[in-house]
Amino acid sequence: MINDQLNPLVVIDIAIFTVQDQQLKILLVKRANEPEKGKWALPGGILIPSKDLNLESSARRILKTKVSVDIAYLEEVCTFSGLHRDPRGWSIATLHYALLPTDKTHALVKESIEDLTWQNVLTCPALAFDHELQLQTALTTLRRKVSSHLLPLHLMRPKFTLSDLQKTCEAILDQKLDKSVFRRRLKNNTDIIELAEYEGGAQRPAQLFKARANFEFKAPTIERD
Amino acid sequence: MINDQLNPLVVIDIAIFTVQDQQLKILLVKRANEPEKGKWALPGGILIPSKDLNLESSARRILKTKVSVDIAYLEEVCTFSGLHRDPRGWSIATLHYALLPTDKTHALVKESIEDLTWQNVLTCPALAFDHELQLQTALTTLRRKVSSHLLPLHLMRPKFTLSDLQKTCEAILDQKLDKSVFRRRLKNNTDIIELAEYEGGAQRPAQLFKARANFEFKAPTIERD
DNA sequence: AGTACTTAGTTGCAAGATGCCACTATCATA
DNA sequence: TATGATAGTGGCATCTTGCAACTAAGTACT
Repeated sequence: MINDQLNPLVVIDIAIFTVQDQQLKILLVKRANEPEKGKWALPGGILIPSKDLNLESSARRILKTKVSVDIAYLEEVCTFSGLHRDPRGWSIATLHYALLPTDKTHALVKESIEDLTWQNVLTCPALAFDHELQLQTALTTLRRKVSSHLLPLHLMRPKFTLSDLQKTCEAILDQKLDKSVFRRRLKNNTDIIELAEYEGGAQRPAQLFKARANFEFKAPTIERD
Repeated sequence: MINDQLNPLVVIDIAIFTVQDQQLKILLVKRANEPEKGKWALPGGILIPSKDLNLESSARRILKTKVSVDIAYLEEVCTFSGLHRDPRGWSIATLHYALLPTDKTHALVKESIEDLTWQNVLTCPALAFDHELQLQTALTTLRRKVSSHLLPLHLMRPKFTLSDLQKTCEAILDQKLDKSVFRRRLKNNTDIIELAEYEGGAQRPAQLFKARANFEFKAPTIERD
C-alpha cells in the first residue's frame, strides 16, 4: 500500500435511496473484503484519479461497477475524515446521496453479483465504519429538502399520481401529511406538469403528472432584481 | 513531490466572512508561492494527516498559522475536485466557511505577516484557482441560512443591539429588511437573550442582547413526537 | 338498481405569518 | 423648546397554514 500517511486515503460512499411498499429504503452491500469484511455497508469505493473526472463522476463509476446502475440524481452531502474512521489509516470519505426511481429497483437487484439488500431506513442494522452516522446525515439532508417543499421527483416513476407523490414524501419524512395542504402547494409548482392521462386503479382513476424537463432537486437560487 | 497521481492533493480552503462598515467582507491573502503566485486567493493550505485530527481541525490549524486567529464558527460547505482546478494535478479542495465577529477583525489584520485584505464580497477581484466559484458557493450557503431566519450571531460583538443585527443580515443578503418584520420574528426566538443594559449612541439608547450559550448557526434538527 | 366502500379531488374557515406603513419614545443638539 | 436621528410599537390588509367537511368516480356485493 502506497499510503504512507503523507496522503490520506480518499473514498467515496453513496447512500442510495428508493421507495418500496411505501417505505423509504437504503441500498446496503455486504463487504466482500477486509477491512470490515462481512459487515453491511453503504456502497463505496476508492478514488482513482486516472479514471475519475471529479468526485461525483467517481461516485457514478463506483455505482456502475458495484451495482450496475446509472443514477439520475446524485449529489454530495459532506465529508467524514480523520485517523480513526477507517482501520487503514487517515482517510477522507466524501458522502454522496442518490435517488433511484421506484420502478428501477428491481432490475438493479437482479443484475448484481455482490450480496446486497434494500433496507428500511427506520430499521437499519449495524453498519461498517462510520456508515450509520453517514446514513443519518444523508437522511437528514434528504428530509430537510422535502420539508422545505422540494419535490423528490427523482424517486418517482416517469408518470405518477399526486397520491403517489404524497406517499413518497410521507415515507421520507416518516409522518403523515394533509392531502389538501399537499395539493394546494402544488397548484403554483412548475416542477410538475399535469398530463391528460388517468390511471385507473381499483377505484376512481387518478390524474397522472410528470416531472418538468431539467428538474433539479436543489433549492432554487435566490433571485434579486 | 510525492503526489504521483495515485493519490490526489488534498487542500483546505476557507471563506472567512466578517462585517465592516455595514458591508459583508471576505478575507483574501496574496499568494506568496507558486502556483498562482501573486494572485489573491481564499486562505488555504494542504492537509497534514500527522497534525490534523480531521478536515475541520486542519482548517483551524491553517487559520491559526496563516492568519493567527481562533475562529468561533467554522463549517464545511462542500468539495471541489478534479484534474484541472489546480495546476499541480488531481486535487480535492474542501471548502469551509467561517464567521468572524466584527470586533475581532482589527487585531487579525495587524498581527499578520502575509499580505491580506478584507474585500467587499460585491466587488471582489479575480481570484486564484476556482476560488471565485468557491466564494460564490460559500456566500450562497451563508445567505440561504440567513434567509431561512437563522441568525448570524457569530458575526456579532458579545453584546449587540437589534439594529446591529438587522444591519448585519442586510449586509449578508444585500437587501433592505423591514424593521418591524425583523423584530417581530425575534419575539419568539430563543437564540438571543435580552439584557438589562442599554447602549447610548448619539440618539435614543438601544437595548443590548447577547447570543444564547451554545448557540449553533445550524438549522435545528427536525423534531418528531 | 341500490348500497357500501375506497380512493381522488375540492371547498371553507379560523388562526397564524407576512408586507407595508404610520405612529410613539428617547436621546443629543441647537 | 424645536429639530433630527435612531429605537421601538401598533394597525391592517393579505397571504399562508392546519384542519375538517364535502363532492366525485370507480369497484364489489346484494
